[in-house]
Amino acid sequence: MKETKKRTFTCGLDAAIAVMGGKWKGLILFALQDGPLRFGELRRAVPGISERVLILQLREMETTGLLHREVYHQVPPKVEYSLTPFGHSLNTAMAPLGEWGEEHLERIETIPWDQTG
Amino acid sequence: MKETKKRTFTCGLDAAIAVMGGKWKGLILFALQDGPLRFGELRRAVPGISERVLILQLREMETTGLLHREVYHQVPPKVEYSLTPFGHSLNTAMAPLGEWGEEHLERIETIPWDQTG
DNA sequence: GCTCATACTTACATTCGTGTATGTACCTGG
DNA sequence: CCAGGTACATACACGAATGTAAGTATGAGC
Repeated sequence: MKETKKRTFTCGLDAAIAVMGGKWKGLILFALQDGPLRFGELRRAVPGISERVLILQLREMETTGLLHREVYHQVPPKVEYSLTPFGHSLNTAMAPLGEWGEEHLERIETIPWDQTG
Repeated sequence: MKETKKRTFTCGLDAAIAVMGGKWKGLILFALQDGPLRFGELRRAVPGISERVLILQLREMETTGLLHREVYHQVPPKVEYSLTPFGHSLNTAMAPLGEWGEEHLERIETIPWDQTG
């Protein structure tokens, strides 16, 4: 999802995928939908993600304007991440996709992913 | 999007992203929503995709059950791709995402993608 | 016999995404 | 003085995803 130039998109879906694409961003958005979370809380809320990748994703999403980063100058440090209105709107737009996934979860899990290459 | 083992998902959104993830599958689904297309037509309908990548994506989507491949034994060869009901349902679920992208297209295009790394 | 068109296949190269392991800064508490 | 906790940064590496370029098969038409 990293680009060296200003992108142009063929359609809205293309643009949306560029913003929420990748394995984690959708899950991060969903984790934050009920309110702000600290870095450590987010890491626990998104099982399987590594610290490094989580940071990279958060940075990207901050740059794209999906979320807000609030630093509290304390020791030990405290940083809270929350959705911007932009992020909320994307979350709303992704909701049907999440429902679709849940509806067809069984079918999706039985897909022979190792035969797709 | 290729996996060596049977996957399990943390939520529906995770599963949905695994199915429609990547740069192209969403666009291919959208291109096919109005009816079947031949390989060459699809290539023109999805600007920027290479033949090889298009084939790989189509193979994957056939395996996941999103689309159907119909071969006509002619010369020159003719192959038509069409959405299955499963593919149609995913397409419907992605529609709000496409609308969101179009609504915010200007904002998305001005995102400094090269500063996200 | 040569070219054309379509729908691929194959070989190779490159970039991207993701992951592991380790180090850093800061103050607190023992 | 040393360990602990938080939120990172940095170095390194692997495999997946994507791309480029070329070749294949078939029969039609000239």
